[in-house]
Amino acid sequence: MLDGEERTLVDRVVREVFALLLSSEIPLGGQLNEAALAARFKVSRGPIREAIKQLQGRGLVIKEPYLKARVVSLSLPDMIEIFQLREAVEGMSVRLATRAMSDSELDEMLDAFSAAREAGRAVDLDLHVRIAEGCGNDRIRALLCDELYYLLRLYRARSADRPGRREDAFTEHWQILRAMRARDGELAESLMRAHIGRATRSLETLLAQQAATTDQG
Amino acid sequence: MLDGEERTLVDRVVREVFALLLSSEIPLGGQLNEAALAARFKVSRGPIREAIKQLQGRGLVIKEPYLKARVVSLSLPDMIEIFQLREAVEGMSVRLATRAMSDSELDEMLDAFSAAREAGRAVDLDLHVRIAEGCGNDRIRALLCDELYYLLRLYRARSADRPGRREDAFTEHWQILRAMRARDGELAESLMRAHIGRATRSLETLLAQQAATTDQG
DNA sequence: TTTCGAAAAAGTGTTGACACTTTGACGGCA
DNA sequence: TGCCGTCAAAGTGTCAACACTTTTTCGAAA
Repeated sequence: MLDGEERTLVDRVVREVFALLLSSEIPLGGQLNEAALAARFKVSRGPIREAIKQLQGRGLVIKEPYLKARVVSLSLPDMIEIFQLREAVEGMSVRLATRAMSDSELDEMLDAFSAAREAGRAVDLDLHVRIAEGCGNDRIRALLCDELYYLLRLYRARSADRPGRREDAFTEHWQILRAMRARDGELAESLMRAHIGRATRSLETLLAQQAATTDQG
Repeated sequence: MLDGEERTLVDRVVREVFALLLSSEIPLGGQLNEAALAARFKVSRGPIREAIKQLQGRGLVIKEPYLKARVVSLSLPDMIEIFQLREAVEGMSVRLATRAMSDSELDEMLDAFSAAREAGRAVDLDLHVRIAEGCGNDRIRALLCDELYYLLRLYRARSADRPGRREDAFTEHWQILRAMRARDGELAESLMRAHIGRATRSLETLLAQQAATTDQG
């Protein structure tokens, strides 16, 4: 959706506005002025309005009648909500993918994963996307790829990546892939839920620390 | 969202168009003509376009540039996808609600459930809505109440309800409520998943029968 | 000085007209 | 007869102007 060909102005505006969010030019929680965006992108307010509606549909923007649209705040509690949802949906996603993906598709994923590991590249989101695309349930794929992963990218673009989890994450991903290859959907599901659950608890810890700091100050 | 006050024309149009879908005036898979709807509701095409975008966001309408918007078909495979997603999300919903809801809220739900059972009223969707509202995760609540349950209502308005499952469903719901009251989130989650899983398999059986019939004819 | 209220400014909601794309029908050509 | 290109009709995409709501400003009264 993000990189598909653009047949209308609306599509282009959606992409450009999202880029604005990623680049921090518009801060989280900031406001979107229709007229200003229209002037910037050299289009009228119509396409801007539709683009905002679309971003609203993906949960990136919040809006009430007659009030300016606000970029979602993506506070820590927001992210915890998103991770709870991911834990449930991605568990199902990997279970379905374990049944639906062919041997060659899985092998290709394993190869790509090993290559990335050796190159030291992060593959986290890539892997989750591939699984969602392979699960065969288009509604689940759309929820993950067109909504939640957008929010995740936006969040990561803002919060400095905490290292340390990197090696653990590699191991966890590897186990998930092995379970898929062994066609053990149950195991793959619980590994995925544990994987995301760990990330959730890490966010909850962070939240508790923030609260403690705030109390002190 | 459906019954909130309406501050703009768009809100009214969304409600009216959804009523049109529920009443079968526009068939599943049918087309939405912007100009025709505008004439019918005595508004210009702008609000119609926004309403369609909003319905698209809820998965009720599918649209591509320059082509007429189509009402979602809600075929059996579509419903199976939706039920797979529900199984995952509602499992998490009831688990969170088990932790988040107060004793009095749970007791009230149990009372309402018993009353409905004696009166012979169906409470299926009601119960699921209450749980989603009580889970404390607004993103999950919105996904269930503002998207999936709309689709479910639409589907049920079209397909004659198969009886027989009614008594079983009562028992299953009762067990879920008991587990919540006992504050056993794990149990509540697996009961909910089993509950929805059974419905999913019933749909899959129906699909297999349809396929068989089609092959014969 | 502070508070309340009215008026102006800013911004979103709605509209009708025009531009572009798709679809289906018609006629020429093999 | 069947196929392909052209053209008209239907329908969606975009725009600029106007209507309504919200927010801010500013002045008068307590």
